[in-house]
Amino acid sequence: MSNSRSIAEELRVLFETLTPTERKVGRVLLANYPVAGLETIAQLALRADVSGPTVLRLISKLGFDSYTAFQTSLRDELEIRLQSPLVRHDPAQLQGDSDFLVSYAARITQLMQETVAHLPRVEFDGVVDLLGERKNRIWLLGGRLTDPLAAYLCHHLKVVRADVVHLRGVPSSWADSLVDMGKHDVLVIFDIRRYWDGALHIAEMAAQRKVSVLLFTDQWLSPVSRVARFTLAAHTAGPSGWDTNTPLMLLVDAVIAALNTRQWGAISDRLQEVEAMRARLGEGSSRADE
Amino acid sequence: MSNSRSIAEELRVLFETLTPTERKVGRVLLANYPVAGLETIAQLALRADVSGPTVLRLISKLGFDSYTAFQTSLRDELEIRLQSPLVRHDPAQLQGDSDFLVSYAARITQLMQETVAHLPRVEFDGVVDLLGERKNRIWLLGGRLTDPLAAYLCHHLKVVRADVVHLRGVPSSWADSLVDMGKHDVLVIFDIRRYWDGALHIAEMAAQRKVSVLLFTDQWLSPVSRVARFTLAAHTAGPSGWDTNTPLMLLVDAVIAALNTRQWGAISDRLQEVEAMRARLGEGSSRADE
DNA sequence: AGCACAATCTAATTTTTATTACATTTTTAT
DNA sequence: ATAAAAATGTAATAAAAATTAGATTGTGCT
Repeated sequence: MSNSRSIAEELRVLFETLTPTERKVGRVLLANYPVAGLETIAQLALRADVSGPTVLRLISKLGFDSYTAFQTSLRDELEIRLQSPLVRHDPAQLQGDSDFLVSYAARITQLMQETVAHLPRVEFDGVVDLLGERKNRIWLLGGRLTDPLAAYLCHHLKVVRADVVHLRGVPSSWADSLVDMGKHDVLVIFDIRRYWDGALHIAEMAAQRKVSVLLFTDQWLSPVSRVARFTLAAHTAGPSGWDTNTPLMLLVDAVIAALNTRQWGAISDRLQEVEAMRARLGEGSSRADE
Repeated sequence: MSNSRSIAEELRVLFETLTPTERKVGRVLLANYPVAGLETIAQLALRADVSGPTVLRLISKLGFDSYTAFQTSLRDELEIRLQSPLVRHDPAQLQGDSDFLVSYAARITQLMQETVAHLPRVEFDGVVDLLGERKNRIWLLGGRLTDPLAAYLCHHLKVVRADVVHLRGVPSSWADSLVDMGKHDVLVIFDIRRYWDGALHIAEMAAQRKVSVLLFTDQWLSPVSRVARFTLAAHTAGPSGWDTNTPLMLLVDAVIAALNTRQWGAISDRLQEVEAMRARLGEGSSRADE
């Protein structure tokens, strides 16, 4: 396929050059775009009241070698469209916006909602369970951009529990840690595209030793998900847009909050009030941030 | 599939009763819903790294007699959804306060909106200007919990420009850097409560030397804001009294995005060089995620 | 009217896809 | 540790789909 125009646009341009029956197909396609194109040739032909070959000729005029290629293209298009209706994977659109921050926040909000809507509950609960279990030892591992998130999660976990280690530095040094791991260890991996081979290797080795692998990734799912016990996927942006890790951080934050709520159970309410009061009264205290 | 629940919901409900490999399929399906389900069994199986029959077993558990029936149902659902573009994910999905994750996300979303609503535009633009100015040198500094955010911003800035340094380790070692700073330096500080005296001292010393201090903080404003040239405040009071840094990350992300869109032309060359170098440095050893 | 040409369909063929039966592996419980 | 049960994959098979070839219909032109 030549350019970046949508198939629908392409079809509209081509429309006047089409034969009468081909137009019938075109109309059906545009009227129920893109769903109609995802049906079989026979179904589409029936809808348009034409024969299969006619459909095929139209597809071929659109520049596709096969109906399959056409459908693949449609699906790709659809995927992008469903991901971010606000911003059409076009950074320039944000630029012209009078209020960059507002539209940016709106977009992230949307991504966050998508993230939450797509996340299976058992996955989330499973992660919280595993991280909350005292008997387990926790190991954290992040990629270049996600290591800060691993560090962030590490800090918070350390508040709640013992046996939390953030793996840093060169991969080779992790081997020592790895050999000692067993079924009471939990390896938390952050891996977003482009995915990191090293993470997969380590995850595979860990999984072989019955280590529970938890994965934080993007909606395209790192290959690590194949060996992971639980996977939390965040929607991080459209394919050609600028990625954001904020939805991923939402997940991290939510896990932390869930852990806190669970662990502190009854006293959390009281703690809340105390916290709120302290904030309202203002504070003269010092020390590092928390 | 007798009832009116969406297939995605159905799948989420069923999730915990699924076998491990079936869950893999479920994850892929939910992460790329509904497009993944419109592919062939073989394609879907490949994505999820399982066999065809496993996909089929899942579909059957969902109550479909055949894969074709499943796809038809998906398409019908999609058609309805596309007709009313405003209702993107059925609201029912987002309702139900019983669900921790959903209500948590809702709270954070609100905090983000508050954050954006309260943030003066000139502050935001000022930060972007300063960070985008090539002549300036950038120094980053974070607190215990916010250092990951500093690291995150640092990574992204390095993609866009030179002269970016993340100050790590013990405060005393920063003195060397500090004495060299002048009016062409920008010191980015992350400080949320409880505020850190060290940050204030450094900020004061820097300000005296005409260094531009940029502050990322919470809505109660770190004392650093008194000497800061620009302050970006995020609303961070999370549910259950536990703070969340997600809105802060939103700001960081927004700044990065603004920088990227603003000077896209200039960046792209640099980006290519960086990419090329990274590739040359070998893919086996380096952490590749991005 | 009748020829040429385009448009379209029918039906056969090929290719792909879904489905089934069964073997193998993994897990669980004793 | 061992057997039973569950889960999963392999490979053969059946079904359905896409694609092609050629026949048929319709249209415009002299």
